[in-house]
Amino acid sequence: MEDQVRWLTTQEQASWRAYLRGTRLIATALDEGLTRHGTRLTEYEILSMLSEAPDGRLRMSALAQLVVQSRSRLTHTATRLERLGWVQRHAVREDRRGVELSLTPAGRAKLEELAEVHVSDVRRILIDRLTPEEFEALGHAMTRVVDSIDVTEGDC
Amino acid sequence: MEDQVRWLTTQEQASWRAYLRGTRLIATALDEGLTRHGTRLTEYEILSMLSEAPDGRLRMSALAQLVVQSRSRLTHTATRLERLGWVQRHAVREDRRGVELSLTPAGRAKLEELAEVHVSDVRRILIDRLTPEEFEALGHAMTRVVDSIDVTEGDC
DNA sequence: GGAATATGATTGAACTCTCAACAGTTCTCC
DNA sequence: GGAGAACTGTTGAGAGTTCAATCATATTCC
Repeated sequence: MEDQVRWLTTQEQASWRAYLRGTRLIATALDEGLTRHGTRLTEYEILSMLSEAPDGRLRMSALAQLVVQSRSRLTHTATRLERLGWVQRHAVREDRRGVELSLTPAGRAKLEELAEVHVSDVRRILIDRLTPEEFEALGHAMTRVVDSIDVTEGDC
Repeated sequence: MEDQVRWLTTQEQASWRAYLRGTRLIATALDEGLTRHGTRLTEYEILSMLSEAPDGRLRMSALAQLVVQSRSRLTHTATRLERLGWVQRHAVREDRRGVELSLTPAGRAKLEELAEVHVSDVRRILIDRLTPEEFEALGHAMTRVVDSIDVTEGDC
């Protein structure tokens, strides 16, 4: 077996710890902001993706990949959002297994309300605490990771 | 009210999107690695913090803050870990409200097993996908955010 | 053409997390 | 010194998530 683990250097460990704690703090703070308006970040992401989709619609599985949720989880969440009247399911013509999701007018209105809250929270909690260069570097690093993982996983 | 939201620039939005998706992908991948060994990242963090505590013990509330979990959540998780035989509760002499948590020998053994898995996963999934400079920049940015938030929140 | 395999989405039960309420203890301050 | 406020940790119920199984449809390939 691969018996020699390359442990983290002190430097690496510090970075990794900061990453872990930071992401948790940020997620918690953002969730809190949205919770006061009756949603969670994970639900917000779904609404947001739908609003930006070419046709205003997305297949369940495509959406699940975009927001990094299991199909099962998305099914449950979509049902909840549907009951709230924010999204709507549609059959897919070309593939009768498929289901597409779209925003309802009420969902779009809600999203607009939430977006204001969310964007100012993102600034207050993350962007404003860094210099533009630092935030840019953060974005760059995360982009590289995302692209690299997408290539690795997307080898279906 | 604050009526003019400063929306994100294209650049900012790209960074924020990458951050969101990246953190989710990383969290999912790391969790998957640990799940194969019977744990979650959130539980691993608890074990890890305990192992590094000065006396090998931490107060529930201090631990909760370290791993960014609610006290309630930590209570439940600690109960679970206790049932697994990995941690142990202790009364606190000086403060009779208090409870301290520590690793059992079995918990320490388990942690050592998990640490190998986890560290190689962190390298494979995050560190190795970036140049040392990029990872360093990521750590730097997150450190700044964490410190800044700790100052803001820690104004008890 | 049709059996075997793969894919898309859902289901329900088990598990985990959240939220509000509570009980016990310590602190504050008149 | 004692009432009120604040803090610590737990509890239980409800809400959300995971996991494995299932159903329906598409694709593959003999």
